[in-house]
Amino acid sequence: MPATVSEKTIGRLSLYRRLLYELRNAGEENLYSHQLAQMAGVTAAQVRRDLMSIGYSGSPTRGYDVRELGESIGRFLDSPTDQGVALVGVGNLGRAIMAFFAGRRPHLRIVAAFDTDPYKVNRVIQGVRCYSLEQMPQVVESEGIQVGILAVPAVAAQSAADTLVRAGVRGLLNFAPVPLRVPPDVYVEDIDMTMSLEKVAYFARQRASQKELQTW
Amino acid sequence: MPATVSEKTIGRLSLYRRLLYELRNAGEENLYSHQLAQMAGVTAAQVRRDLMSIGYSGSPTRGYDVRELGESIGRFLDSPTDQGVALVGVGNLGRAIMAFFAGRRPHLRIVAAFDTDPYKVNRVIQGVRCYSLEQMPQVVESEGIQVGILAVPAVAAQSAADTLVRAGVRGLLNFAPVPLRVPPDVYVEDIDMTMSLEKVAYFARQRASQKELQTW
DNA sequence: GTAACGCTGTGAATAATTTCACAATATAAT
DNA sequence: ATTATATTGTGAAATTATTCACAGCGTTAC
Ligand SMILES: NC(=O)c1ccc[n+]([C@@H]2O[C@H](COP(=O)([O-])OP(=O)(O)OC[C@H]3O[C@@H](n4cnc5c(N)ncnc54)[C@H](O)[C@@H]3O)[C@@H](O)[C@H]2O)c1
Ligand SMILES: NC(=O)c1ccc[n+]([C@@H]2O[C@H](COP(=O)([O-])OP(=O)(O)OC[C@H]3O[C@@H](n4cnc5c(N)ncnc54)[C@H](O)[C@@H]3O)[C@@H](O)[C@H]2O)c1
Repeated sequence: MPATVSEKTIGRLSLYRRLLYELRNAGEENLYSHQLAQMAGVTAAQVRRDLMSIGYSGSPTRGYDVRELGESIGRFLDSPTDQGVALVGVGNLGRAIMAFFAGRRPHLRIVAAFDTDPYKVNRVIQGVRCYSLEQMPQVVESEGIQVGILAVPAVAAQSAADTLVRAGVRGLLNFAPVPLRVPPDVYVEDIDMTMSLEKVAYFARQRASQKELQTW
Repeated sequence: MPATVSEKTIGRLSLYRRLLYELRNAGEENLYSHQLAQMAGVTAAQVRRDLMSIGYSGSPTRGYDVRELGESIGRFLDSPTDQGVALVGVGNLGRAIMAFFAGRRPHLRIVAAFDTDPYKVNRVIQGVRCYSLEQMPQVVESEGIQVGILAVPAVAAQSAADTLVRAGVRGLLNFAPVPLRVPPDVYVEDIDMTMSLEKVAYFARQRASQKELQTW
């Protein structure tokens, strides 16, 4: 069991858990590494290597117990206490995110939203109270929030990140197309849709031209 | 100049270009690899290594020409002809995406939307016409669409992907939390927000506990 | 002219990640 | 009980990605 687990492995464990949860709902009780691998779009060796991190063993003949493996990943990934999340920026994307995460994982839910727009402040959206920026330090402190989601315009992203970090947040999910400068003890994950779409466009074009060459 | 360029390099090139574009608007004319690196959050060696892919050389004393480098990346990344994109699923997320990409990059813009909801079909949203699913093959064909964005509910994602692929799409940007099964000549990029948020929560927790150990 | 400077481009070294390949083994069949 | 079987867990190898480190060079200063 390695001391530190790579970012990529953590991401895949999250995916495995979701797949296992679906399998459990479908009534499945056992599965083999190659089955989970096929569902996750990775190799069986990759699945087994990832599972080494969490200290759960399968059986050579039955494979893994769907329920036990899912719970084992949960014990590894999740906080023993609930983790509250703050959302900053209740615009088009922010509202979609609130709708998406509403009632999804009780362990990791949005407990406060922040916006500068006075029209949104003090309203309750998707069951979440929207606060003004000034209230951020107190709310983050009192709710014990460690995780922030940034869905503000690009120009506001750095300052919103600074405020969150000063208030004690240690992880940021950033949707603004701006690389954030944060202290080394803060983890940042960027979701850069422009970059993702440009990647898809590039490789789509490449695949399309490969096709042409094949028909030669 | 390598024959094939890695996915990661393509992603970073897209990021570099955006930063260069902003620099140009700010009136900057030249910059060094370490400056671009600092802005992108990578090392200078990484920047120089990435730039080897595109066949543009800087000067040892002036560094890179901001405008020329940006254009050079553009020639490498972009299609010589415009690439149209299809959006499937005009819900909360789909509408946010339409608003976000509207008028952003003329080279790579959403030219058609698709939804099953009869209330949305035949409406124009953010300047984009919404079609029914039945019209997808014809529209994809006639618009020459190679790239699709999936923002439909999880249960509908695979079948929407199948329809797009059958119609000729070669790249998919998938927001549904479901791994897609596609032929090998189709490129898929997944944006899995649940996974991303769980990663952030995991590492935020880890950083927070490191902090505690430090104050020991 | 030429010397000094600090950067680029890149081969080589290192680090990270994935895959291979196989001994160990839990179960079912007989 | 024994055997046959197919899978697990994991060292070792292979592959991929990043960083190091420095020769070579364009520019400036004198
Ligand atoms: N909409 C998308 O699909 C999409 C996709 C990719 C990236 N993004 C990025 O996500 C961010 C938000 O996008 P959006 O489409 O929701 O924009 P939006 O303009 O609809 O919403 C932005 C919200 O942030 C609020 N805001 C502005 N300044 C603020 C501040 N300093 N502190 C707190 N709140 C503030 C505004 O009042 C507004 O409610 C942008 O950075 C955008 O580039 C959006
Ligand atoms: N909202 C978010 O921020 C968010 C975040 C992460 C992932 N997602 C994922 O993105 C997808 C869309 O999310 P959403 O919040 O916009 O959902 P939504 O329910 O608001 O919108 C879904 C849209 O898809 C349409 N649709 C349903 N079946 C369809 C089909 N077969 N073909 C075409 N259109 C169809 C519906 O009419 C609706 O307009 C979901 O898979 C969701 O899990 C959303």
